[in-house]
Amino acid sequence: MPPLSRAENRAEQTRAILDRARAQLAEVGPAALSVRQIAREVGLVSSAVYRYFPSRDELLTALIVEAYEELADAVEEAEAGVRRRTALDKRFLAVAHAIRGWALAHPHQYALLYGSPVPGYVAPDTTVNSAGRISGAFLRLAQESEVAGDEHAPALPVGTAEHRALGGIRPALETPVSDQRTVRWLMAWSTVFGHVSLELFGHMHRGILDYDAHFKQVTGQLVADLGLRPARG
Amino acid sequence: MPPLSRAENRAEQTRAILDRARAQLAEVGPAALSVRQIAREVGLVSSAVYRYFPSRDELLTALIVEAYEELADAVEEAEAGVRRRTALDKRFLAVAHAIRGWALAHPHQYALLYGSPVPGYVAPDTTVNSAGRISGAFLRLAQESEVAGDEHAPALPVGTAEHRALGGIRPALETPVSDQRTVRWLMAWSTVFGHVSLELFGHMHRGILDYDAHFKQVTGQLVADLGLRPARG
DNA sequence: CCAAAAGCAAGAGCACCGCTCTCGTTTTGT
DNA sequence: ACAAAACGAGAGCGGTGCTCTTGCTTTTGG
Repeated sequence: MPPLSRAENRAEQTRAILDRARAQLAEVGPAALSVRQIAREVGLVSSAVYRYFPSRDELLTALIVEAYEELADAVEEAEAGVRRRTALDKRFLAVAHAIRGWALAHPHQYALLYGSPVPGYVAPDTTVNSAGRISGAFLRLAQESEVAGDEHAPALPVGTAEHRALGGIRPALETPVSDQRTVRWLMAWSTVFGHVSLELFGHMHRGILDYDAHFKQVTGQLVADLGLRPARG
Repeated sequence: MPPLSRAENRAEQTRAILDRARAQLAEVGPAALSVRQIAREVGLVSSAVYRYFPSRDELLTALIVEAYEELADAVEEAEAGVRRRTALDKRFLAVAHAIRGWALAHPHQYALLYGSPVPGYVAPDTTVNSAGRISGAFLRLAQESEVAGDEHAPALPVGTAEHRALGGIRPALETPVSDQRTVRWLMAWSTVFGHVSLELFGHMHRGILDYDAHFKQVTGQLVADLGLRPARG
């Protein structure tokens, strides 16, 4: 076979490093991820890795972006699987369970995304976009629920302070959503991720005996509170 | 002054190490906490520290316990500050805002408790007790709300699976609480910690423009959903 | 009371880490 | 054809957690 061109080799090495890094992340977690160990596994000396990633943090950032994309893929795929002619309640449940399912299947990656931020790390713009795909799934459903005229559970009036606080959300909406409904959806967002984090990080230990059942109950309640109707009206 | 007895010296050194460790934790976070650096600051050689804490993880565990106690103190103090003749809604708000306030004031400690678990770390029983004080505050309010007969927002029926899943909660209750109310309170718990974690770990960046206002709105909505009445009936 | 035991601090040392720099070699673009 | 750029290897720096040995001091038991 012909020798690899420099560009090909670079692409392949980069991928190999990322593959091993992802595997190591899944095994030992982000804190124990070692550039030297990755170099060994990929057949390089440690300093050579720095030709591809300028620092351990940059490598971790790449893994964070990857993880966001994976989670976003899982979420969108789950929603797409039930999209056509499916009511919003089922789509919301699909999204929520996709998030939890992915988190349980990839605990270290989830912790990397939603656990304590890595010390020296500040989110680059690339991760912001990826992260937007997750919240985007919620926002899309919220908008559709608004146009469908779903009647969510009674919500407190929204004062001017909170109205202003929500100012960062509105630009992301193509269809306007009432402040009250926005608050309810943000709460659902917090509840889902709060539940998953508390479960995954061990804070429900000895309290909840059946995580699956309880999450089902919680998401069901969220569907009710959001006023997502099972049939289409 | 008389020379310190061995026991006195040991207690003092242990405290000095913990003090410096806590300070370092607050400054650089748990991942960058260094036994050698602590030893330097406390005027010891690194190996001497191991006479007091057998490993870095044990030292971190001690800090976790301390942090739990601190948070629990803050929560109970906040609740006690408004306890007498105060309605449940204000007490719940006091608890929720105490949690968030403490988290904002001690972000690294909060991350240590509710962020990604430290890799090699498994919670010893001592931390379980401390953690129980936090959830205990919620459970106490839930019980009082039950005996007060508060009417929470409509809740889905609880099937046998979820009833069994809640089996770990009931033993911790002195006064029985209905399954539906228990679910609502667990959801409030997830929402509060979910919100704080999402806020603190940067996931609301560019979305929510005023965290204080939004948290106020969310906790107010939780009060309503839990049916906590402002006046006493 | 005094020797044995136990506790303590220090230092050297091991294996690892992230990262930098230099030095030949190979590929690239002109 | 040749200079420039990219690359891999190796040595090395300063740091880490942790262990072990060596002396010294305090406590303890006969």
